[in-house]
Amino acid sequence: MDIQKLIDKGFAVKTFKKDAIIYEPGMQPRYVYFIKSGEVRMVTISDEGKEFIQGVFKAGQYFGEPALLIDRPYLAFTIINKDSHIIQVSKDDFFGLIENEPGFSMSIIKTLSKRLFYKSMMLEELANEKAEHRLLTIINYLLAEVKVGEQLKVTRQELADMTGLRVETVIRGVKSLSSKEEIFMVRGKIVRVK
Amino acid sequence: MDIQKLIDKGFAVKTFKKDAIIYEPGMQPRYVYFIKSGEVRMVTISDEGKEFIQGVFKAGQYFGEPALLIDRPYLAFTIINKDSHIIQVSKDDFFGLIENEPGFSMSIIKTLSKRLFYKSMMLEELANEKAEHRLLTIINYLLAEVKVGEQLKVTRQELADMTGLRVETVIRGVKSLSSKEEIFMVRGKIVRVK
DNA sequence: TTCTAAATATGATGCAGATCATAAAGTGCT
DNA sequence: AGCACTTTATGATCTGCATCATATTTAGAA
Repeated sequence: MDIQKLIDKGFAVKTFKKDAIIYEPGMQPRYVYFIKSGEVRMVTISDEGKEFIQGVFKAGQYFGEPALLIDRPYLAFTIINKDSHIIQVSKDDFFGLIENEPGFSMSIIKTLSKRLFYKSMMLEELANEKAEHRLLTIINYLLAEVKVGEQLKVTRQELADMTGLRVETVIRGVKSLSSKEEIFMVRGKIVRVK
Repeated sequence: MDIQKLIDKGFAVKTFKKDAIIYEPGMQPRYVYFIKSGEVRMVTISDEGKEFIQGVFKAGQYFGEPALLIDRPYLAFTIINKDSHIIQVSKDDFFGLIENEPGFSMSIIKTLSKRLFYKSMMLEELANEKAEHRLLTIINYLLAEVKVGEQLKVTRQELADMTGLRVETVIRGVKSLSSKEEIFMVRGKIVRVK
């Protein structure tokens, strides 16, 4: 689904500032959110206040469908990472798009499949693998998204929040992986070398 | 999608015996599998041989679409739990069903959303929560599927394989939850009381 | 350039859950 | 009823990562 198409259809664009919360756990879903610009993170927060990053969504992507489609309250927070322009599409309008926009339902199916794939991979890691293995897995996953020679712009804290580890553990782990040449660093940043 | 409808359309039913492996990690996906009868489990296995149960599928359900749809090799094993009758639908036929069967694409979207929901929940648990909390979460999740007064027919080993814990830890955890009356047992089995 | 906050670094200690070992109940089969 | 196999049980020890404390380095703002 092209964002411009939605705007042409008359859907309104809303502005959200960094750190704004779009929805939080327990809320009943009413919209699907299409990102025109900016970035959001979807996180669950434990009783002790520890964040776990369920996903990051950027311009051109949408989020919030699963809870809406199965009609269950949200499990996660969705928080604005960078000032964003977002289109809220109501449940009825969303169902309308699925019915009437050719190819849209297939696009949703593929998007959901991709996310499911990522979560299956991470579940296996969290259930069975040790810190360094987990780290190497997400790092390689993230590296696949950047060009050869470019660096990952994630902090150790973010890696921690994606793997369920602690910053200190991530810092030590990244060091160790680097010394074993399983990953490569340039001025403190992880880079893709091939 | 009704299984009978598939049979009427001429799709062949294959028989699989307990413990047969339908596919394993690394294989390129070619089919979507519809279960006419029986049960399969989808598991990932760590280097040290530890199983993690990604999902269990029963009569009327289908599995194997995500990898096929995003055209990536399987991450998991799918193994027959109980002798089964299964219909293999090729990629082209599957796309055909999505295009032509009214309501089928919506059904897939909902199914994928539900699985995503479960995986998000488990990721949060594995990333942030301690053994007993994890246990209580899947137990309650599983109890929602059975009637009041009925018991869960899962072994401690299966609970371990769903939570990434060890049998001994599950046994101790279940004992502890039971003594705190957070769950209720009848003759060694967890029962739903309300 | 200087100040401040965020990110990275590193050592010391503690603890939940893994691991190992061994036994007691169940459960199904003949 | 007897046997083999699976599941549950329980204690003892070990260990990876969390936790706590305290620097040091880097980045962004004034």
